[in-house]
Amino acid sequence: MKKTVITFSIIALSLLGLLQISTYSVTAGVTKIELVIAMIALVFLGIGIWISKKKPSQNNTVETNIPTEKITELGLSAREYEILQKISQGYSNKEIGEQLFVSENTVKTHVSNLFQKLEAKRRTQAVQKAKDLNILP
Amino acid sequence: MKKTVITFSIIALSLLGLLQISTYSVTAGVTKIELVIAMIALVFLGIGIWISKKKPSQNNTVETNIPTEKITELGLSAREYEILQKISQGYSNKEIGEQLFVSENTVKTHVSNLFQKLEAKRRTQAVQKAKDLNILP
DNA sequence: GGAATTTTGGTACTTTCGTATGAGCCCATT
DNA sequence: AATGGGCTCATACGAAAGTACCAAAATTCC
Repeated sequence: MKKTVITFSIIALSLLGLLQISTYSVTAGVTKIELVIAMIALVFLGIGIWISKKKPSQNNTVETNIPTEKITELGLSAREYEILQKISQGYSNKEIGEQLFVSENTVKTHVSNLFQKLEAKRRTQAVQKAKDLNILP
Repeated sequence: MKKTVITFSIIALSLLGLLQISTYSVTAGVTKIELVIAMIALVFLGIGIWISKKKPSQNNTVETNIPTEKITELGLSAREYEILQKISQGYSNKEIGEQLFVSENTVKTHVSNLFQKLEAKRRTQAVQKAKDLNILP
Protein backbone atom coordinates (compact mmCIF):
# COMPACT_ATOMS: atom_id res chain seq x y z
CA MET A 1 0.00 0.00 0.00
CA LYS A 2 2.78 2.38 0.92
CA LYS A 3 4.57 1.33 -2.24
CA THR A 4 1.53 2.20 -4.34
CA VAL A 5 1.32 5.68 -2.83
CA ILE A 6 4.98 6.36 -3.47
CA THR A 7 4.74 5.03 -7.04
CA PHE A 8 1.78 7.19 -7.84
CA SER A 9 3.35 10.24 -6.25
CA ILE A 10 6.39 9.84 -8.43
CA ILE A 11 4.26 9.32 -11.51
CA ALA A 12 2.13 12.34 -10.68
CA LEU A 13 5.22 14.50 -10.24
CA SER A 14 6.71 13.22 -13.48
CA LEU A 15 3.53 14.03 -15.33
CA LEU A 16 3.41 17.50 -13.84
CA GLY A 17 6.97 18.02 -15.01
CA LEU A 18 6.11 16.72 -18.42
CA LEU A 19 3.20 19.11 -18.69
CA GLN A 20 5.36 22.03 -17.59
CA ILE A 21 7.99 21.15 -20.17
CA SER A 22 5.34 20.78 -22.84
CA THR A 23 3.80 24.12 -22.03
CA TYR A 24 7.19 25.77 -22.05
CA SER A 25 8.19 24.15 -25.34
CA VAL A 26 5.12 25.50 -27.02
CA THR A 27 5.07 28.99 -25.54
CA ALA A 28 8.77 29.35 -26.29
CA GLY A 29 8.08 28.21 -29.82
CA VAL A 30 10.61 25.42 -29.58
CA THR A 31 8.23 22.66 -30.56
CA LYS A 32 5.12 22.41 -32.68
CA ILE A 33 1.84 22.16 -30.81
CA GLU A 34 0.62 19.17 -32.77
CA LEU A 35 3.70 17.22 -31.81
CA VAL A 36 3.29 17.97 -28.14
CA ILE A 37 -0.38 17.06 -28.20
CA ALA A 38 0.37 13.81 -29.97
CA MET A 39 3.05 13.00 -27.42
CA ILE A 40 0.73 13.69 -24.53
CA ALA A 41 -1.96 11.60 -26.14
CA LEU A 42 0.40 8.67 -26.64
CA VAL A 43 1.78 8.84 -23.13
CA PHE A 44 -1.61 8.91 -21.51
CA LEU A 45 -2.95 6.22 -23.79
CA GLY A 46 -0.11 4.05 -22.53
CA ILE A 47 -0.79 5.01 -18.94
CA GLY A 48 -4.45 4.12 -19.32
CA ILE A 49 -3.63 0.68 -20.70
CA TRP A 50 -1.02 0.17 -18.02
CA ILE A 51 -3.45 1.02 -15.26
CA SER A 52 -5.99 -1.45 -16.55
CA LYS A 53 -3.41 -4.20 -16.75
CA LYS A 54 -2.16 -3.47 -13.27
CA LYS A 55 -5.64 -3.84 -11.88
CA PRO A 56 -7.02 -6.93 -13.55
CA SER A 57 -9.03 -7.87 -10.48
CA GLN A 58 -11.64 -5.26 -11.25
CA ASN A 59 -11.80 -6.28 -14.87
CA ASN A 60 -12.29 -9.94 -14.13
CA THR A 61 -15.02 -9.40 -11.61
CA VAL A 62 -16.80 -7.21 -14.09
CA GLU A 63 -16.54 -9.83 -16.81
CA THR A 64 -17.51 -12.87 -14.78
CA ASN A 65 -20.70 -11.53 -13.23
CA ILE A 66 -24.26 -10.38 -13.77
CA PRO A 67 -25.36 -11.93 -17.03
CA THR A 68 -28.91 -11.02 -16.07
CA GLU A 69 -29.41 -8.26 -18.63
CA LYS A 70 -28.58 -10.33 -21.69
CA ILE A 71 -30.55 -13.30 -20.45
CA THR A 72 -33.78 -11.38 -20.21
CA GLU A 73 -32.89 -9.68 -23.46
CA LEU A 74 -32.89 -13.07 -25.16
CA GLY A 75 -36.22 -13.93 -23.57
CA LEU A 76 -34.75 -16.79 -21.59
CA SER A 77 -36.82 -17.77 -18.57
CA ALA A 78 -35.21 -18.60 -15.25
CA ARG A 79 -35.86 -22.29 -15.72
CA GLU A 80 -34.45 -22.30 -19.22
CA TYR A 81 -31.28 -20.63 -18.07
CA GLU A 82 -30.98 -23.06 -15.21
CA ILE A 83 -31.16 -25.93 -17.65
CA LEU A 84 -28.70 -24.24 -19.97
CA GLN A 85 -26.21 -24.21 -17.12
CA LYS A 86 -26.76 -27.90 -16.47
CA ILE A 87 -26.25 -28.67 -20.12
CA SER A 88 -22.97 -26.79 -20.16
CA GLN A 89 -21.89 -28.84 -17.18
CA GLY A 90 -22.33 -31.98 -19.25
CA TYR A 91 -25.50 -33.44 -17.81
CA SER A 92 -28.04 -35.46 -19.79
CA ASN A 93 -31.71 -34.55 -19.94
CA LYS A 94 -32.49 -37.37 -17.57
CA GLU A 95 -29.88 -36.24 -15.06
CA ILE A 96 -31.08 -32.66 -15.26
CA GLY A 97 -34.62 -33.81 -14.62
CA GLU A 98 -33.50 -35.69 -11.52
CA GLN A 99 -31.54 -32.72 -10.22
CA LEU A 100 -34.41 -30.30 -10.72
CA PHE A 101 -37.11 -32.77 -9.65
CA VAL A 102 -39.00 -32.67 -12.92
CA SER A 103 -39.59 -35.27 -15.62
CA GLU A 104 -37.24 -35.77 -18.52
CA ASN A 105 -40.04 -34.67 -20.82
CA THR A 106 -40.23 -31.32 -19.10
CA VAL A 107 -36.52 -30.88 -19.51
CA LYS A 108 -36.88 -31.66 -23.20
CA THR A 109 -39.54 -29.01 -23.57
CA HIS A 110 -37.36 -26.40 -21.91
CA VAL A 111 -34.37 -27.45 -23.97
CA SER A 112 -36.36 -27.17 -27.16
CA ASN A 113 -37.57 -23.67 -26.33
CA LEU A 114 -34.08 -22.74 -25.26
CA PHE A 115 -32.62 -23.80 -28.58
CA GLN A 116 -35.13 -21.72 -30.48
CA LYS A 117 -34.21 -18.62 -28.51
CA LEU A 118 -30.51 -19.25 -28.94
CA GLU A 119 -30.95 -20.39 -32.53
CA ALA A 120 -29.07 -23.56 -31.76
CA LYS A 121 -29.54 -27.04 -33.19
CA ARG A 122 -27.48 -28.97 -30.67
CA ARG A 123 -26.68 -28.61 -27.02
CA THR A 124 -23.01 -28.15 -27.76
CA GLN A 125 -23.90 -25.33 -30.10
CA ALA A 126 -26.17 -23.77 -27.52
CA VAL A 127 -23.35 -23.78 -25.00
CA GLN A 128 -20.97 -22.28 -27.52
CA LYS A 129 -23.37 -19.49 -28.41
CA ALA A 130 -24.18 -18.82 -24.77
CA LYS A 131 -20.50 -18.40 -24.01
CA ASP A 132 -20.12 -16.03 -26.91
CA LEU A 133 -22.95 -14.01 -25.42
CA ASN A 134 -21.19 -14.06 -22.05
CA ILE A 135 -24.19 -15.54 -20.33
CA LEU A 136 -22.10 -18.57 -19.35
CA PRO A 137 -18.60 -18.62 -17.83
CA MET B 1 -17.21 -7.37 -37.05
CA LYS B 2 -18.63 -4.71 -39.30
CA LYS B 3 -19.88 -2.96 -36.18
CA THR B 4 -16.38 -2.90 -34.74
CA VAL B 5 -14.94 -1.34 -37.88
CA ILE B 6 -17.58 1.36 -37.94
CA THR B 7 -17.12 2.09 -34.25
CA PHE B 8 -13.38 2.49 -34.61
CA SER B 9 -13.72 4.62 -37.70
CA ILE B 10 -16.03 7.01 -35.88
CA ILE B 11 -13.70 7.17 -32.90
CA ALA B 12 -10.68 7.80 -35.10
CA LEU B 13 -12.46 10.63 -36.89
CA SER B 14 -13.61 12.13 -33.59
CA LEU B 15 -10.08 12.12 -32.26
CA LEU B 16 -8.73 13.75 -35.40
CA GLY B 17 -11.36 16.43 -35.05
CA LEU B 18 -10.52 16.88 -31.40
CA LEU B 19 -6.85 17.33 -32.18
CA GLN B 20 -7.60 19.84 -34.90
CA ILE B 21 -9.83 21.85 -32.62
CA SER B 22 -7.22 21.75 -29.88
CA THR B 23 -4.50 22.96 -32.17
CA TYR B 24 -6.70 25.75 -33.44
CA SER B 25 -7.79 26.81 -29.97
CA VAL B 26 -4.19 27.20 -28.92
CA THR B 27 -2.82 28.89 -32.01
CA ALA B 28 -5.74 31.28 -32.05
CA GLY B 29 -5.12 32.00 -28.39
CA VAL B 30 -8.67 31.16 -27.44
CA THR B 31 -7.75 28.61 -24.82
CA LYS B 32 -4.85 28.11 -22.50
CA ILE B 33 -2.38 25.46 -23.51
CA GLU B 34 -2.38 23.79 -20.12
CA LEU B 35 -6.09 23.26 -20.32
CA VAL B 36 -5.95 21.70 -23.76
CA ILE B 37 -3.12 19.42 -22.79
CA ALA B 38 -4.97 18.33 -19.67
CA MET B 39 -8.06 17.59 -21.73
CA ILE B 40 -6.11 15.53 -24.21
CA ALA B 41 -4.41 13.67 -21.39
CA LEU B 42 -7.72 12.85 -19.74
CA VAL B 43 -9.37 11.72 -22.95
CA PHE B 44 -6.53 9.43 -23.92
CA LEU B 45 -6.21 8.09 -20.41
CA GLY B 46 -9.84 7.08 -20.67
CA ILE B 47 -9.33 5.58 -24.11
CA GLY B 48 -6.38 3.55 -22.84
CA ILE B 49 -8.40 2.10 -20.01
CA TRP B 50 -11.32 1.43 -22.32
CA ILE B 51 -9.16 -0.43 -24.82
CA SER B 52 -7.74 -2.66 -22.14
CA LYS B 53 -11.17 -3.52 -20.88
CA LYS B 54 -12.52 -4.19 -24.33
CA LYS B 55 -9.57 -6.32 -25.37
CA PRO B 56 -8.70 -8.53 -22.45
CA SER B 57 -7.66 -11.18 -24.97
CA GLN B 58 -4.04 -10.10 -24.86
CA ASN B 59 -3.98 -10.48 -21.12
CA ASN B 60 -5.64 -13.85 -21.30
CA THR B 61 -3.38 -15.23 -24.02
CA VAL B 62 -0.82 -15.78 -21.34
CA GLU B 63 -3.21 -18.05 -19.48
CA THR B 64 -4.71 -19.80 -22.51
CA ASN B 65 -1.61 -21.43 -23.95
CA ILE B 66 0.13 -24.65 -24.95
CA PRO B 67 -2.10 -27.52 -23.93
CA THR B 68 0.19 -29.97 -25.78
CA GLU B 69 1.66 -31.63 -22.71
CA LYS B 70 -1.61 -32.64 -21.13
CA ILE B 71 -3.04 -33.85 -24.41
CA THR B 72 -0.33 -36.43 -24.94
CA GLU B 73 -0.52 -37.25 -21.26
CA LEU B 74 -4.13 -38.30 -21.75
CA GLY B 75 -3.18 -40.39 -24.76
CA LEU B 76 -5.22 -38.27 -27.13
CA SER B 77 -4.15 -38.55 -30.75
CA ALA B 78 -3.91 -35.52 -32.97
CA ARG B 79 -7.07 -36.47 -34.80
CA GLU B 80 -8.99 -37.05 -31.63
CA TYR B 81 -8.03 -33.66 -30.30
CA GLU B 82 -8.96 -32.06 -33.57
CA ILE B 83 -12.40 -33.59 -33.31
CA LEU B 84 -12.69 -32.57 -29.69
CA GLN B 85 -12.20 -28.98 -30.76
CA LYS B 86 -14.90 -29.29 -33.39
CA ILE B 87 -17.25 -30.77 -30.84
CA SER B 88 -16.65 -27.87 -28.47
CA GLN B 89 -17.47 -25.52 -31.32
CA GLY B 90 -20.88 -27.09 -31.57
CA TYR B 91 -20.58 -29.15 -34.73
CA SER B 92 -22.39 -32.44 -35.35
CA ASN B 93 -20.56 -35.63 -36.28
CA LYS B 94 -21.74 -35.23 -39.85
CA GLU B 95 -20.48 -31.66 -40.07
CA ILE B 96 -17.15 -32.61 -38.55
CA GLY B 97 -16.81 -35.39 -41.11
CA GLU B 98 -17.42 -32.95 -43.93
CA GLN B 99 -14.93 -30.46 -42.55
CA LEU B 100 -12.20 -33.05 -42.12
CA PHE B 101 -13.06 -34.96 -45.31
CA VAL B 102 -13.79 -38.26 -43.59
CA SER B 103 -16.96 -40.27 -43.16
CA GLU B 104 -19.34 -39.77 -40.28
CA ASN B 105 -18.52 -43.31 -39.15
CA THR B 106 -14.89 -42.39 -38.78
CA VAL B 107 -15.81 -39.41 -36.69
CA LYS B 108 -17.94 -41.62 -34.49
CA THR B 109 -15.03 -43.98 -33.96
CA HIS B 110 -12.77 -41.13 -32.93
CA VAL B 111 -15.43 -39.68 -30.70
CA SER B 112 -15.97 -43.00 -29.00
CA ASN B 113 -12.25 -43.45 -28.32
CA LEU B 114 -12.04 -39.85 -27.19
CA PHE B 115 -14.80 -40.34 -24.64
CA GLN B 116 -13.08 -43.38 -23.18
CA LYS B 117 -9.87 -41.43 -22.68
CA LEU B 118 -11.70 -38.49 -21.16
CA GLU B 119 -14.05 -40.78 -19.23
CA ALA B 120 -17.01 -38.91 -20.67
CA LYS B 121 -20.41 -40.22 -21.60
CA ARG B 122 -21.62 -37.26 -23.62
CA ARG B 123 -20.01 -34.68 -25.83
CA THR B 124 -21.04 -31.87 -23.52
CA GLN B 125 -19.35 -33.70 -20.69
CA ALA B 126 -16.25 -34.25 -22.77
CA VAL B 127 -16.05 -30.54 -23.47
CA GLN B 128 -16.54 -29.71 -19.82
CA LYS B 129 -13.80 -32.09 -18.72
CA ALA B 130 -11.48 -30.89 -21.44
CA LYS B 131 -11.89 -27.33 -20.25
CA ASP B 132 -11.22 -28.35 -16.69
CA LEU B 133 -8.01 -29.94 -17.92
CA ASN B 134 -7.17 -26.71 -19.74
CA ILE B 135 -6.80 -28.48 -23.04
CA LEU B 136 -9.59 -26.34 -24.45
CA PRO B 137 -10.04 -22.56 -24.17
C1' DG C 1 11.30 -54.71 -43.30
C1' DG C 2 8.35 -55.71 -39.65
C1' DA C 3 5.78 -54.22 -35.50
C1' DA C 4 2.95 -50.95 -33.43
C1' DT C 5 -0.15 -47.02 -33.89
C1' DT C 6 -3.06 -44.21 -36.01
C1' DT C 7 -6.51 -43.35 -39.18
C1' DT C 8 -10.05 -44.71 -41.74
C1' DG C 9 -14.44 -47.07 -42.59
C1' DG C 10 -18.26 -50.37 -42.28
C1' DT C 11 -22.45 -52.83 -40.07
C1' DA C 12 -25.67 -53.25 -36.59
C1' DC C 13 -27.87 -51.96 -32.55
C1' DT C 14 -29.11 -49.05 -28.36
C1' DT C 15 -29.62 -44.80 -26.35
C1' DT C 16 -30.14 -40.07 -26.13
C1' DC C 17 -31.62 -35.93 -28.16
C1' DG C 18 -34.72 -32.90 -30.41
C1' DT C 19 -39.36 -31.61 -32.48
C1' DA C 20 -44.28 -31.38 -32.75
C1' DT C 21 -48.44 -31.21 -30.55
C1' DG C 22 -51.67 -30.95 -27.02
C1' DA C 23 -52.97 -30.09 -22.39
C1' DG C 24 -53.51 -28.79 -17.40
C1' DC C 25 -51.93 -25.65 -13.63
C1' DC C 26 -50.45 -21.39 -11.47
C1' DC C 27 -49.63 -16.54 -11.26
C1' DA C 28 -49.75 -11.84 -12.66
C1' DT C 29 -51.69 -8.26 -15.54
C1' DT C 30 -55.60 -6.12 -17.74
C1' DA D 1 -63.23 -12.83 -15.26
C1' DA D 2 -60.16 -13.15 -18.99
C1' DT D 3 -55.65 -13.30 -21.19
C1' DG D 4 -51.04 -14.46 -21.42
C1' DG D 5 -46.71 -16.32 -20.00
C1' DG D 6 -44.16 -19.71 -17.58
C1' DC D 7 -43.85 -24.44 -15.84
C1' DT D 8 -45.23 -28.95 -15.96
C1' DC D 9 -46.00 -33.47 -18.39
C1' DA D 10 -47.26 -36.89 -22.01
C1' DT D 11 -46.99 -39.30 -26.49
C1' DA D 12 -44.98 -40.22 -30.69
C1' DC D 13 -41.72 -39.84 -34.22
C1' DG D 14 -37.36 -38.85 -36.55
C1' DA D 15 -32.66 -37.62 -36.15
C1' DA D 16 -28.41 -37.64 -33.99
C1' DA D 17 -25.27 -39.68 -30.90
C1' DG D 18 -22.94 -43.43 -28.93
C1' DT D 19 -21.31 -48.57 -28.52
C1' DA D 20 -19.41 -52.88 -30.08
C1' DC D 21 -16.84 -55.34 -33.14
C1' DC D 22 -14.24 -55.86 -36.99
C1' DA D 23 -10.80 -54.83 -40.55
C1' DA D 24 -7.94 -52.58 -44.04
C1' DA D 25 -4.77 -48.74 -45.33
C1' DA D 26 -1.42 -45.38 -43.86
C1' DT D 27 2.17 -43.76 -40.57
C1' DT D 28 5.51 -43.97 -37.43
C1' DC D 29 8.96 -46.34 -34.89
C1' DC D 30 12.60 -49.59 -34.05
